[in-house]
Amino acid sequence: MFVTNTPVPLTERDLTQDPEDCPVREVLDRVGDKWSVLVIVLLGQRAHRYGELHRAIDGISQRMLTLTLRALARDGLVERTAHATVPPRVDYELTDLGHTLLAPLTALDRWAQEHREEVRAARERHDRANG
Amino acid sequence: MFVTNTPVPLTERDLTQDPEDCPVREVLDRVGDKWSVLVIVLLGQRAHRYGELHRAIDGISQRMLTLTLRALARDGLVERTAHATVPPRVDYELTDLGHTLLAPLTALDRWAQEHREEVRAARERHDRANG
DNA sequence: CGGACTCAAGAAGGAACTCTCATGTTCGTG
DNA sequence: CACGAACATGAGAGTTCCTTCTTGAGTCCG
Repeated sequence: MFVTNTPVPLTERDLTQDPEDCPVREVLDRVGDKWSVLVIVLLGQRAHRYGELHRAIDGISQRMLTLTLRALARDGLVERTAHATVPPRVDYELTDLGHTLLAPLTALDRWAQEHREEVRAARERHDRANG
Repeated sequence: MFVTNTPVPLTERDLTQDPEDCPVREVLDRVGDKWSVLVIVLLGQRAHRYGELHRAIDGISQRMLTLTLRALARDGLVERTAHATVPPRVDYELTDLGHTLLAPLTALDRWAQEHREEVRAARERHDRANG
């Protein structure tokens, strides 16, 4: 799999500055939490209602789902649509911007699936060698 | 930029299970912390000594650098080579496995750089609209 | 003799993140 | 007249993460 023909190394400016101002870290700060990726990927398939997401993501609390969705909406990755029906109905869907994030996440997921076993093996080796 | 021609959606099995067993989350768990990406990217350019990394990464403490390197070594992404010289000299470099991770990270970095402004704008819009 | 250099490990405190539990709204159902 | 469904918000506690500060070993330099 290719990301580019000749993978562009991250630029100087990503690194020589304080971590606060590093692009990669910025993404990871908003997507590196426990639930965001799960939400993004589900919404990448189709729009979901709040309750659907809640049922689909095993183990998430209502509070965390709310907070995660709000944070994603704040950054323009997710759009919230509240219908004034009763009982209330709220749809969430990826924005165009959100959709563009799917490809990089998919790349990462691919890597994870392909190298999962290697990582597990390396860790076992390491743990056996040391403590 | 293409990751694949037709981006493969994440598979069912990434999501229907508990978050503990989701490939994407696994990567993010080890790479989503504050310093790992920075270290990986630097080592992607060439091998570095401990002190070089410490100087190159603005704001990292010795403790965190040590912990980060150890964790990466444990997972087989980084190899540690200690030379029995005085003063001690320790080199760190990416393993083959570590190198394969560069492409996905680069994809993410690209996204970050390209959409940084959009995210910032969205956030400002949101903050002005709400609290 | 005393300090510097290199690569760390450990303790202690604070910050950040997440969890559980409780509360609220509005309406249709039993 | 409760009660549940759907979509949340808030308090308070727990856990994990990160930071700062301290300690250490071994040798060379002045």
